[in-house]
Amino acid sequence: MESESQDPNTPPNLGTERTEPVRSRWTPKPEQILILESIFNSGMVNPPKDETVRIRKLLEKFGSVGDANVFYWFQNRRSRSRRRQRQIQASLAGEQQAQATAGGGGGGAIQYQSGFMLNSPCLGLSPSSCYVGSSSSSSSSSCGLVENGSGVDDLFSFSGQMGIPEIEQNSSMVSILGGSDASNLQYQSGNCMAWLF
Amino acid sequence: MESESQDPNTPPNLGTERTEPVRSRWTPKPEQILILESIFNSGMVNPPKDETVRIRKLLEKFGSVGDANVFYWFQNRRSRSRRRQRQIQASLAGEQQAQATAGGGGGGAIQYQSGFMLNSPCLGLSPSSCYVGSSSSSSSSSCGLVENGSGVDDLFSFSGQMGIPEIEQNSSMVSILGGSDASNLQYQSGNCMAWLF
DNA sequence: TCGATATGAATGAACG
DNA sequence: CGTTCATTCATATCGA
Repeated sequence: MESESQDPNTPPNLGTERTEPVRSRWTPKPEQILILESIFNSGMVNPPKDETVRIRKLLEKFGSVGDANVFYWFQNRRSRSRRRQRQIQASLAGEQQAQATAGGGGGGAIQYQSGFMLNSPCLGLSPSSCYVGSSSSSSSSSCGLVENGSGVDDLFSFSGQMGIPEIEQNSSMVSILGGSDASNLQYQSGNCMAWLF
Repeated sequence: MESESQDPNTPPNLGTERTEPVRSRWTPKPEQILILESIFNSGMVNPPKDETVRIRKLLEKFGSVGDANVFYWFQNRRSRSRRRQRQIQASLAGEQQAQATAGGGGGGAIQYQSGFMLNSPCLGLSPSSCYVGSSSSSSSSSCGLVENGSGVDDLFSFSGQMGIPEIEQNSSMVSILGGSDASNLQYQSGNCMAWLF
């Protein structure tokens, strides 16, 4: 009987410490999500392969991640953004059902694939103090990123300041990251993307 | 304008829907997948139209399927295979970056389009017991196919035993499917292709 | 523990 | 043939 499995007893990591033994699916770290969101909101909603690799390299500074993960992330983000939009449009349209389907907002698939620059109005915050406290409570970050249980809106406050053909709805932004709030992520200050490059 | 679906508005029929809830897209049955996989791994990665029809006829024994479905399946399979190859190559290459870029592994597009024969080392299993339990828990199979929640490797263990110019990597096969995937498909035994003809 | 939601991953279908 | 969209599956997280 081949009783030498790789792990007879299921690894019930009851401890709240989970370094890297997860074989399931990639769970992007808060910092990684931030980066991805920033890039996405920067207008690059569909990065070419070259950029994907570059992004992956960036994300790898915070945890294992493959090109496929990045690829899927953008794919899903695009798809779901669109779906949400259509849902909302259909919702508010109701029985109107006139209006050309998504006149100028639907097919807006403009993407600037020429190297994203996050050092621009990064997150709509003043580029001054980059809190480098490197709080060990997080994972392995070393920048002004702290985990908190509130203030997600701060994170997405920039959504209306970018010149991106993204959601014109200034509301329901939070729902993108997880409905109510859940996402424990708060941005501290400054253009935290500088240290990435 | 992509508004020419056979059913634009989502079918809101819920509740008294039995038999086949009119799936929007073709969902190949496990048996069908096996057949297709076998054909593909037999070397016919790009069947001509004639063969496509023949394959479709075979698959129809297990469920509705059109020629287009078969056509798309092979197309996607090829594309995906290649993409995976590149990914792996790039992955293990890492900082090696020597070696002629995809020297002889890239352009191997050999295909034997002259009538596939699945009665060969079908799946690298001994042609003896064809489990015909016809477990009603599955869909509508009548061969040795059972659905399980483990042992995907068993299904793909043949990858190295075929004389096919497919992945030469005898390792990291699992990663091809998606790391520690969860595809619930397990092959039981025997060359189950005999009854097809 | 179970159900609902969010989201990573996979894949059929189609575009260019 | 490569890339992209749309749909679906699988799993992680949250709430009752």
